[in-house]
Amino acid sequence: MSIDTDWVERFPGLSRLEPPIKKLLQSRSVIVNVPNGTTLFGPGNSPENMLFLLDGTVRVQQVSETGHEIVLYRIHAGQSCVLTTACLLAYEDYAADGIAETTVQAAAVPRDVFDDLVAQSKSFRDFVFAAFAKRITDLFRMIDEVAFQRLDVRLADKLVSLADDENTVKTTHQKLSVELGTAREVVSRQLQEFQRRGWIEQARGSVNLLDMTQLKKLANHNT
Amino acid sequence: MSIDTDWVERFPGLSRLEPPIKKLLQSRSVIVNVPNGTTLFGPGNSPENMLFLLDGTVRVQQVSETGHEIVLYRIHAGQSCVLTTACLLAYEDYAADGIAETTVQAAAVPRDVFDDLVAQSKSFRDFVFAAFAKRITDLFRMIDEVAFQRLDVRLADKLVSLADDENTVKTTHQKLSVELGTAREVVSRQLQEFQRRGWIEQARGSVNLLDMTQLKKLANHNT
DNA sequence: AGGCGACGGTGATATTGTCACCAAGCCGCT
DNA sequence: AGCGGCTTGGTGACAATATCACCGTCGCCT
Repeated sequence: MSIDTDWVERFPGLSRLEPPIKKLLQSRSVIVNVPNGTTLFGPGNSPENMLFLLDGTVRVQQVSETGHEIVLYRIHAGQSCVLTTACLLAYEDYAADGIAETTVQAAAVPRDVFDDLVAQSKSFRDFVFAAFAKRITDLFRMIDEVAFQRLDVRLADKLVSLADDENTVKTTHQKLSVELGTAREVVSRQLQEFQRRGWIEQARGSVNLLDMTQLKKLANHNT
Repeated sequence: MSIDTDWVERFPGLSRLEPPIKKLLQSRSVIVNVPNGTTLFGPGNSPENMLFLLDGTVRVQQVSETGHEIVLYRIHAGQSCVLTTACLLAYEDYAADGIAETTVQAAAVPRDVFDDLVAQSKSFRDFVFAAFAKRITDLFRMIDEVAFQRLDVRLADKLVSLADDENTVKTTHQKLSVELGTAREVVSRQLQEFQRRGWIEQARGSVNLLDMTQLKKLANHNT
């Protein structure tokens, strides 16, 4: 897959950049491939580059002093990690990790090039601020959900959004609890309840969604 | 108080700007005064300007579909609302309100001037991204606290941070519950417990902190 | 004085979090 | 095959928090 050449064109949101800016981005970026499970950035490990994800997903999560973990958001192919990067460029004591959830291919742009681009291109600024805005509204939504949404609703929602083509979620109860910022026991019990209702089927390390309709109905903010 | 002239010099973080940039900011901004309680921005009410707070504080809070409210953060004198502004400039469906908690004096900068400044000044870019970074790390911390921190700890922390010179917090249980994103009853009961321990004294619409030492000890992440 | 709305208190109950275990499956080893 | 250790998931008891449905008090307004 020779996505290496001309990646900027394929990147949604960047295709409208001015031609010279595209050229600059293209020439000053490096394509990197990282294996599944790699920690791309973290508290003691600031990234030198801003990443544009060409393929794969990166999970951004946080470990609190108490040892609890919670997933904050994911960066998918076609998105960039402006937020986290800007954060890390400007600020030191930051407590979130970025972990490759799959094999990841990304274009890496050094920070001084990033700064140049922001200075020179109105379209690039728009892209950056739009990305920021999206992330931030997502974070606001997340705060709202963690604070006020019932757990069964949040779990149903997670299951639906993590399901693959065969309506299966390949993950453990432990990992689901980290997604929601709750305890494993709570997830186990809730899944039992879903199973009792015939909505899901469980196996070690995977959940099979039998009744997507019911799950989605619950997820869409109901009783 | 003729802070109107030369406000840029007094603004921490902006004083290091290049002289022509300062001049531009100064000449293209308008000083506004708004009374206590004014909604500066909100879902149906995007701001045309970016604000630099010269005096007073702005509370940014969110109302969820369920009717629950939670305070996200505050903007104090000497800070700007980059985050919220950028958010609103770039993105539509946004559900946070910004409310003046006191009489507020601010310098308003039109969005196109903001864009110019970002383009022209490296120092201004640094200022903007540093402000973003600070807000975002605060939001991350907040998610962590809402998800994992015990309520007594969070309440003690809030009380300490809202206390005035006489160690008094002038607010209602209802408002405290919105600060923490919980229910009024929960706050009432917790305050009763603090009172039983002799840490506080209550009156209608105010809480008097008697034992700051104990409150701070609890707030600093203990049992 | 009477009424209204904001403020705070209370008990009952549901939901979620924590702790301390246990049992079954899985994997690698010999 | 059998042993041992790790991961995954199940369970009960209990604590913390949320929700619901009230009630009484206070301050303010007319």
